[in-house]
Amino acid sequence: MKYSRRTTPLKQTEIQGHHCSVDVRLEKLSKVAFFRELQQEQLDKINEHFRAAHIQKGEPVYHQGEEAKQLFVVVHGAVKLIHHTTEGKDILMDLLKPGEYFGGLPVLGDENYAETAYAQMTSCVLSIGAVDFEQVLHANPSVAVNLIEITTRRLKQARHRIHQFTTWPVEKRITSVLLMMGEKFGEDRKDGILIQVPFSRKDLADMTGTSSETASRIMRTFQDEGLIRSGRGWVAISDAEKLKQRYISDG
Amino acid sequence: MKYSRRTTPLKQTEIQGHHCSVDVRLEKLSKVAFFRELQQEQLDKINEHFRAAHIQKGEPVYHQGEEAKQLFVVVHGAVKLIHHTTEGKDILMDLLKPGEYFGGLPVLGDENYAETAYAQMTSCVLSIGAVDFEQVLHANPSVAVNLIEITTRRLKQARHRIHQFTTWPVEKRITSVLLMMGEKFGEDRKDGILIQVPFSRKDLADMTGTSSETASRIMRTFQDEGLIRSGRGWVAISDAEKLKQRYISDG
DNA sequence: CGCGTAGTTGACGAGAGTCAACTATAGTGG
DNA sequence: CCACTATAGTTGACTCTCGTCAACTACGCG
Repeated sequence: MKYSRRTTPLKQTEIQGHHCSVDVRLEKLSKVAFFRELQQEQLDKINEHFRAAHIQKGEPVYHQGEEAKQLFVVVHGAVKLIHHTTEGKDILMDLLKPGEYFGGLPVLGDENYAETAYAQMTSCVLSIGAVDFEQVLHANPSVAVNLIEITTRRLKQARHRIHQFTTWPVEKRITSVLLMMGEKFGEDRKDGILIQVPFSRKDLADMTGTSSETASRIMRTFQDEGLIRSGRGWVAISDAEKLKQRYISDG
Repeated sequence: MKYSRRTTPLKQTEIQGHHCSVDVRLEKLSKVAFFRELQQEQLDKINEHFRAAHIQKGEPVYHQGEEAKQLFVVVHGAVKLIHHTTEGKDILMDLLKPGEYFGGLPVLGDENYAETAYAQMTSCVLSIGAVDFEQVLHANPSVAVNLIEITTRRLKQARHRIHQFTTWPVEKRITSVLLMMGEKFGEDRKDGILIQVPFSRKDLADMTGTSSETASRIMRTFQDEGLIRSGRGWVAISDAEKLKQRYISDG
């Protein structure tokens, strides 16, 4: 309500060429978890294998079911992984920020992409093909070990989600996702934490396995309690502490 | 009903020492997916790092939350991974057969065991510690790549399960699990496929995220339709085709 | 300032969880 | 080999969360 005369508080996505400049590329590559132990020299070499691409907001990077031929790294923006189901329901498997990888390759056990990747906002991504990546893998053994660790972590996260889906009511799942989004995309403001990424009711519903109506209802009660603020496509957490309390005490 | 005068049709679990004999150990190790490309000589060496242990039916191998110190391989029997929740509900994350691995190590991104492992039947498992495993990893680079592949596959499976939990009704989830169990533990009989592993209503419920009562109700309708037979702790699929039909057409 | 889309709200019903009582099974010991 | 008992499985009744359909409101971009 307070924002009725304002437009979205999110940073505008003004992407220019410089977002994929060599400097930015290298910086982001060095932040990719599975390249972390590498020397600058090796990173420079690896960088040469990658190609940059801009993706407009809402556009797909690849489609579910297509032959898995590339591994991607988010450089700027945000990418969401959507699992489309035959029943017409979408599931948001992950929302990635700069430095995270996605996509798939046969070496990594992916024959086909398991989901469709969309640019959640206009983004810049790097990609590498199978042959090049295998070369990188062989040249840098530590990368393989890091990959195992990351994948195991994601597996754990997925199993944790299974736990949530089978034992928690929708309200608690939404609270959990809000707090997680605050951690990952949150920007501290004087009046709370603004989630710095486009984030609609439908996104929230697809992350928690509910309908956008139910998500809307629950978000409204949270707003009425002063826990969050929200507008079209954005959410801010006003009182993370109270939200967490509620989340824990709920049982 | 037909079995009212019989005991369980499952093979009795008569474990003797020979189930963990060197021969059997080597054979199972060679079947572990991440050792598949290794030579006999290397396997022999790896074998020396493993220790064998017998676990009685229902006993735990390790507990959820404990420091992850070992990687295990099922040699004989079956092991189930149970995620205990604070709400008192259990989730059966996986049911493993000989040749599959479980447990965790810091190298693999596990600080603590994420679940408790129970012997679903009296079993024999091999274990290896952190130091030894890292040695094996360094001596055999292909193992790391295989591990990535296996973990990615498990991640995919977990995400597929998330999909099922959020979009499928219980009946369809149960059908899916029955067919999967038939594939994995099924033994062909003249009158159908017997699932050769102890398998209670509670297990089924914990796999599909429902209550044992609901699982029981659905299993009863399946029995009434002649799709399955079942008794205390065992299930046989009489008509896999019809079951699959039902599963697909259900929407 | 107006339109398209995101978000809201209400009403209703179906799926599935829970509680509780009951029955059947299969291993145990007489 | 049969009775005994603990435990697995079944069934009914009730409740409640949440999904669905539908109408409505209001942002915020152009």
